[in-house]
Amino acid sequence: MSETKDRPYHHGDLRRALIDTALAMLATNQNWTFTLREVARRTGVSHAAPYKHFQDREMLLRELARIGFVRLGECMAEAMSQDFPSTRAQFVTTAQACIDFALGNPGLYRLMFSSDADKTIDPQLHDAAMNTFAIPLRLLEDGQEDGSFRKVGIRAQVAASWAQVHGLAMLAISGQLLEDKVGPEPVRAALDVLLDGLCRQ
Amino acid sequence: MSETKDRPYHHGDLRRALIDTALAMLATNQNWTFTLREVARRTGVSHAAPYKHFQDREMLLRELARIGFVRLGECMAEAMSQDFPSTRAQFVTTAQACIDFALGNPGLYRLMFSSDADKTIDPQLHDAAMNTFAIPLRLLEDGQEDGSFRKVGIRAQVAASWAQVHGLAMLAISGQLLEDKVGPEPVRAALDVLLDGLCRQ
DNA sequence: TGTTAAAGTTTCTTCTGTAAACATGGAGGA
DNA sequence: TCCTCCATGTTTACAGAAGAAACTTTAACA
Repeated sequence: MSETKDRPYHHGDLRRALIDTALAMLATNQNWTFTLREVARRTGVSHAAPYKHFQDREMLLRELARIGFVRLGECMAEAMSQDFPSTRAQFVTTAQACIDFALGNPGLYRLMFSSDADKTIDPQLHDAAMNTFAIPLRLLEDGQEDGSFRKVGIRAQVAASWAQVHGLAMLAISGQLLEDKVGPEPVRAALDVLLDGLCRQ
Repeated sequence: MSETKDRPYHHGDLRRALIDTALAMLATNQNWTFTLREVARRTGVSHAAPYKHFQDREMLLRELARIGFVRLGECMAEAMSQDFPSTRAQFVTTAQACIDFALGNPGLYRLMFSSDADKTIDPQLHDAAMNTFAIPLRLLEDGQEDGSFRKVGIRAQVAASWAQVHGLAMLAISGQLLEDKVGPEPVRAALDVLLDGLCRQ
C-alpha cells in the first residue's frame, strides 16, 4: 500500500519496470503462460501502457531474451575468470555455470531459445547471443594455445561444446536428467566424455 | 469440393483427422502459432468439436508430442539398422537421422521439448520419450561390447550423446549452425569431437 | 420401432493482443 | 510567468481464442 496511490501519472521508467516484472514472472513460472496484460497488471499500469514502450508483445519477449543472453554471458564470464588448476576444470566450471543459469531461470532460458526470440529480425538480440557464444570460443582458443586441447578444428570444438552444454541445460530443465536414468552427477559425467574428446590423448 | 458437402454428420474418425491436420500444420509452420480453432477449421469441423476427443488444447499437444517421439524413434531405429563399416559410422548416421528429423519437423521437434509437452503429467508421453531415449543406449551398449567404445560409465555416455545430438538439433533448427560460425558440416565435425571422447584411445 | 448416448453444433463468457481516441502533466518558448 | 506541445499515460472498442453449457443429429441396440 506504500506505493499504490502516490504513484505519479507518469511512471518515470515504466519500460524498465515492465522488464523487471516480466523477468520476475519468468523466474517464477516454469509453465509458460506469459501475457502482456498480466505484466501490465502486476506493474500496476493499464493494459495498453506497455505499447508506448514496446511495439508488440514479441518485441518485449525479444528484449527479455536479449537480457537473458547478456546475463548468461556474465555468469559464464565470471565463472571462467576464477583461478583453476587446469583448463579442463575451467571448462567444467564454465559449462556448469550455464546449466545452473538455465536451472535457475528455466522460463527465461527456454525463451532465449524459443521461436519467440527470433534472432533474424532483431540485430541487438542476435549480437547479444553471438557475444555469449563467443565465450566458449575464447576458452577453447586458450585451451588450444596452452596445450590442454587438441589443436584441430576449433569451430567443430565450439559447435560440439556449445551443443553439449545447451543440450544438457535443456534436458536438465525438462527434468530428463534423472539420477536413475543417467546416474549421479550426469552433467559432470557427460562433460567428462566430451572433454575426453577435446583433450589431447 | 469433393468432400466438402457429402461429409456425414459424424466424421468417422475425427480424432485421427484432427491429429493429422495438426501435424501438417506443425510441419509447415516454423512460427509457432497453434490454435485449436484453426485445427478445427482446417479439419472442416466446428471449433467445439475437438473437445469431444481432447480434454483441452494441451492434451492434443501432448498427443502430438507423443507421436513425435514415436516417429523420431522409428527414424533413428531405421537409420541404425542399416549395414555399417563401423559402430562409429552407425553412431554418426543415427545421430544425423535425429537432426534431420528435427530440421524436417522443426515445429514438432520444438513441441516435443517444450513445456507444453509436460512429461510429468502424461505417462504415455513419458514412456514414448523414454523408449526413444533407449535407442542411443542400445547403440552405445553394442559399441562397448564390440570394443568400439570405451567401457566406462555408459550412463554418462548416454547423457553426453543425447545432450550433444539434441543440442545440435536445437541449434540447427534455430539457424545457429551457420557455416561462417562453425565451419562446413558442423554436425559431422561436432559429432567427431564427441566420438573421440567415446571411442577407445 | 423407439430410446439412448456418442459425437456433432451453437451460443456464451472470459481472456488476450492490439488499435484508436482521449487525458495528463512536465518541459521549453512567448 | 504562463501557455502550449508531446511523451506517456488511460479508456474504450474489436476481433480472435479457450473452454463451458445447452442443444441437435444419428447410429446402434433392446
